[in-house]
Amino acid sequence: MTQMPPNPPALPDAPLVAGPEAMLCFNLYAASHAFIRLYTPHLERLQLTYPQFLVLLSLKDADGQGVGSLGAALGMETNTLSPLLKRMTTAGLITRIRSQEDERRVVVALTEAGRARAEQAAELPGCIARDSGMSEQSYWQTLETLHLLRAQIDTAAQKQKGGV
Amino acid sequence: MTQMPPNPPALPDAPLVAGPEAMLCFNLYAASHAFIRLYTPHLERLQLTYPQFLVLLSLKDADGQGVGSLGAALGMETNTLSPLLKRMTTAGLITRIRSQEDERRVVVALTEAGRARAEQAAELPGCIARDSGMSEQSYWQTLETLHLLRAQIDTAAQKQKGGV
DNA sequence: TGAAAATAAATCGCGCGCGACTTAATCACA
DNA sequence: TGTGATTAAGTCGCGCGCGATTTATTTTCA
Repeated sequence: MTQMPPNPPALPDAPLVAGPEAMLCFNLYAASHAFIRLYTPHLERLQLTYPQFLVLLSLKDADGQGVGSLGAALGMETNTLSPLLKRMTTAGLITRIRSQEDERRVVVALTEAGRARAEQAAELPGCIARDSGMSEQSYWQTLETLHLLRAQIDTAAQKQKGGV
Repeated sequence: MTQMPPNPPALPDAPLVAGPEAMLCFNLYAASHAFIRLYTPHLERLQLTYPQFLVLLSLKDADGQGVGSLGAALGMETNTLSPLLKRMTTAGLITRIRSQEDERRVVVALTEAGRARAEQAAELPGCIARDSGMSEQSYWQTLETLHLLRAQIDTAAQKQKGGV
């Protein structure tokens, strides 16, 4: 019923864009990578990659998770996380210990050094946001838009998997 | 002056999220990957990866570009594009020809098969959007939000590079 | 003119993403 | 109780992203 792409927005000052620029998915793709590039110099100082930074922040809020629940929180599969966590273990940031009561599970926890690094990492988003000069209102509005969008994508993914 | 992250939105029905969920960059990251996963089954039918899909659409609108300008349009570096374009050449979708008047430049153009594939690929965004059930208004509003966000990220990147 | 600077593309190495598959432990229930 | 299904994590292979470097061509200007 609700159709979409072609047709530029019927608004007065509509930007005359076409191709990838008119697609949500490309704009998400481009914005995500550009944002990560903005983080990169700060992350290098902390000796972290962007996905490692996300794992660190996630553990800071919920230490002692299993690999699967960590992946669910960050939208990563175990085939991404397993090698990544191995590298973070080598770097001395986390420990991975087989659970006693269920030997299939591996519990991931921050080391002392990991928690310290996480504290430093937690400063970055505010620091970047401040530098960007974005207004607080616009920040939270954009955040809400993205939450809604993610919910719609998840719904569509469910429908797709259900094969209706 | 304008500070940001911690502090949940001071709105009545503010979602009580913390950690990565409260960060713009993570929501962009998660939304982008989730959206690409939505595209993947359709792209497989067209024997394309997502970045190849973007290149194809970009060439459909502006054939005969150089590698650099293609990269500028899509936010990719030549070290990403060069191998990708080589694979697309092997697949018979594009041609890469050294420019006569400036032998540094390589002109990328669609083959017949490439143009046909691009036509098919151009159907996907509308198809996906229709399936998602998103309203047309919400689509264009989200698009504008993302364009504004990308502009702010670009501005911040400029400032960062300028080293102020 | 010719040597240094700038530009365009490619190559290399490493860390993700992710589809496909494997291994190992637990669960379900006939 | 045991055997098949399920679940959790890991391995493998390939295609990006991207920092660092290289090669080749053109531009600049002393």
